[in-house]
Amino acid sequence: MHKRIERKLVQSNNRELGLPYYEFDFTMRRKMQSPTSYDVAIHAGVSQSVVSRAFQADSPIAPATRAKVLASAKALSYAPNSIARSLITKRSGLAGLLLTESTQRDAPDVLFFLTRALLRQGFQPLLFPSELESGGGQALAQAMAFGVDGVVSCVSLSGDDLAQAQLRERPLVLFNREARSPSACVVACDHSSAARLLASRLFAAGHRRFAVVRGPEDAPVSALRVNGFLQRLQELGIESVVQIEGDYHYESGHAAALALFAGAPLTDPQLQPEVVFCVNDTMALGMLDALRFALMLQVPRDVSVVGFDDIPSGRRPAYLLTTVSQPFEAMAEHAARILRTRVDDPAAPVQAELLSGNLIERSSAQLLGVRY
Amino acid sequence: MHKRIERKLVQSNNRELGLPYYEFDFTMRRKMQSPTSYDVAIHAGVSQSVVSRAFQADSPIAPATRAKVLASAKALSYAPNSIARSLITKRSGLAGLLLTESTQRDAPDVLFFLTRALLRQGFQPLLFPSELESGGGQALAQAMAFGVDGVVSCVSLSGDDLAQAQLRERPLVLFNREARSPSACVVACDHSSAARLLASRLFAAGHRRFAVVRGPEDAPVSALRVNGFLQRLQELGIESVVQIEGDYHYESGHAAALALFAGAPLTDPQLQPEVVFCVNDTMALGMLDALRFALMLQVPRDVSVVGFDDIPSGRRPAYLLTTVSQPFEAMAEHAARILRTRVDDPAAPVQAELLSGNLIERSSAQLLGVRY
DNA sequence: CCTGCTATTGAATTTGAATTCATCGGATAA
DNA sequence: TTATCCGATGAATTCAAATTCAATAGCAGG
Repeated sequence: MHKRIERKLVQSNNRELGLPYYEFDFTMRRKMQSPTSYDVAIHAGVSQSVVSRAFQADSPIAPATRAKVLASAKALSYAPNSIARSLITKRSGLAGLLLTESTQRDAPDVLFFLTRALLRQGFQPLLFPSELESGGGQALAQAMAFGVDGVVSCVSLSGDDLAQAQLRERPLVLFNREARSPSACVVACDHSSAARLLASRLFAAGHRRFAVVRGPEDAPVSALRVNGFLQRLQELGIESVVQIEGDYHYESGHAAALALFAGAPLTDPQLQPEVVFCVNDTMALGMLDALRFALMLQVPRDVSVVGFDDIPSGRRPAYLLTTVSQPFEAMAEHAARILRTRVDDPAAPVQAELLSGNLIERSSAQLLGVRY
Repeated sequence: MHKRIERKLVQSNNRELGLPYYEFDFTMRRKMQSPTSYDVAIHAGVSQSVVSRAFQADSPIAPATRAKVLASAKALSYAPNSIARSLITKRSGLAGLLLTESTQRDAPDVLFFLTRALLRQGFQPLLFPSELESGGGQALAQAMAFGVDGVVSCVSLSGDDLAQAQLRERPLVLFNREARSPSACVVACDHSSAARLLASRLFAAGHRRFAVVRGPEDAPVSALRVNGFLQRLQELGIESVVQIEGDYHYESGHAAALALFAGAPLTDPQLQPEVVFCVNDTMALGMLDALRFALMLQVPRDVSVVGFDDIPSGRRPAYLLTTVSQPFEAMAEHAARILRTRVDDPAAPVQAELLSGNLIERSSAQLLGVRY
């Protein structure tokens, strides 16, 4: 700081002598680093504190002084260094966004809407993709080290991880993930209810023989969807439903079709399922292609197919997949809003929001009484 | 710092008295904020500098001391505050990633591969989506304020913007964008050459009557592709090519089909184009659907269709679109590597890399002599 | 046993902006 | 004319970690 002050004196002299105010500055600072608030202060002939105040909304400063400072700032193309700022304010303006590869790959909209929503709430999104679905804890710790103000996680987190975040007083919102702690905020699609509704509508449309293409055994989202679906069918008196395990990918939907309708597809139509519920659209598309091009069946005449997610390709004339859309845009807005609320007031109550999915009837299956 | 030292003394007393070392600490710091290097220093019985050194790869510290410090750090679940660190080291570990909505929407893979590549190079990706294609300058300024070590931009930037970045000595790599300054690093797909190759192959396959569905007039990427394509055709003796302007979306491909083959599709086949080159796949899919389902034409018997981009839906059996794939993964790896190189050595030479696209022949059009 | 060297260590300083607190000047009231 | 008060200002301090530099310890050689 001594050097600073010395320089300031030299500056003042230059000024009185009619020399350019900051010539000295540029020669001393090697090859022009970003200007600091001191540089602006010297240029404007005020103290560093005043420069700081000029950039704060409500601080005691004379309007004329502020104008002068802002003019100098513009002249030097100065912008406050947000790193230094956040060191003392404890606010970085950063929001950590925990992602898995699968989120990014299968639902790019999630990232799109989340980044936009965070931005609108004044957060700059900092990405923490984790390779494994399980690596969330480490990503969370990293996010903390980067001083994020809060976190939105599309990755499952253990109770311990959540506790860590709470310990550091960093709000965290889980996006479409199970809350493993009562203190966690959650925004999710109500997979289970949507799947129940889907089951009801298919039943109402007259279908009685169902098949399900599940996700991997340990995938919680798949479980929610499948269980909601099966539970409702059971309530409606349907006990036995064929289940096939898939891996969420197109190929496994294709394979599931072959497995379901293998051998002699038309020998005993009474034993064939009338409807196949694939827990995600990607598998449903594989299913559709296999049914049509490999098994030469007509959809929905011979079989109906429903999916879940409403991915763009399913909307194309080639597929016209009946499905359920998750309200990602609304979910993202909610998540960002909750995060903002809790960052501004850490004592705000914990919120959990389940947004309902929308059934979208297209031509791959008929749903009684629903039409969008 | 005085308070710190006082506390340290109290700590030492506690210690001599056999009390838990850091009980005092936890009561003084209200409700447990993140522990600092001072806390770890006290716990380990060393000075703050030693704690700092324990976390640096090559610094003078006794192995035993380092072990002791790291143990204390783990006990307190301490991690260095990267904000404070970057304030003094001038390195944040952050890479700014400038994006447009259209990048995110139309080519989610770009974001996926770029984030992964940046991460592998030790950067944490910080997102700066800009609403307009033109808003890159502001996003860049913001990125600078956040202290990013460098920037990868999928947004067009003016020469002034580039100069700003250079002024601040922040390396910048343009991703699939034109370099408007000789000092800018660029990684891009060689759209023009790929389009030329496409033209050659289609010509070689015997096609003579071509049509092109362009992007908007001012889209530079569309221009590169169209010009490469037309230029090559001209060299081959084909002068007149019907051009239709689209807007990159599915619907405009659909509309283009109707415009091209409107009226009496089969009245004078000699006047109909044999091949339609859509400058992106999304429009090509719209084109295919319109040709097949609205105009009842057979592809490729009646018309051939080629696209550009190799989006996933085009790979599906329903489309099997012949197209050109951009090597996004490789491009992303190059971009991240260049950024790392220049961050580590700002004097490193400016690099520009054009990676060639791959022709992918599927059944929507035949390409002579190419087969993948 | 003393000198000199090296490997560690710690006190103090640095980074850039925000904030605290004392002070100053001008305006108002007595 | 003087006492008082208020808004505006600036010097000093703060944030957390890295770094500089002086000091110390330990060890070897003479």
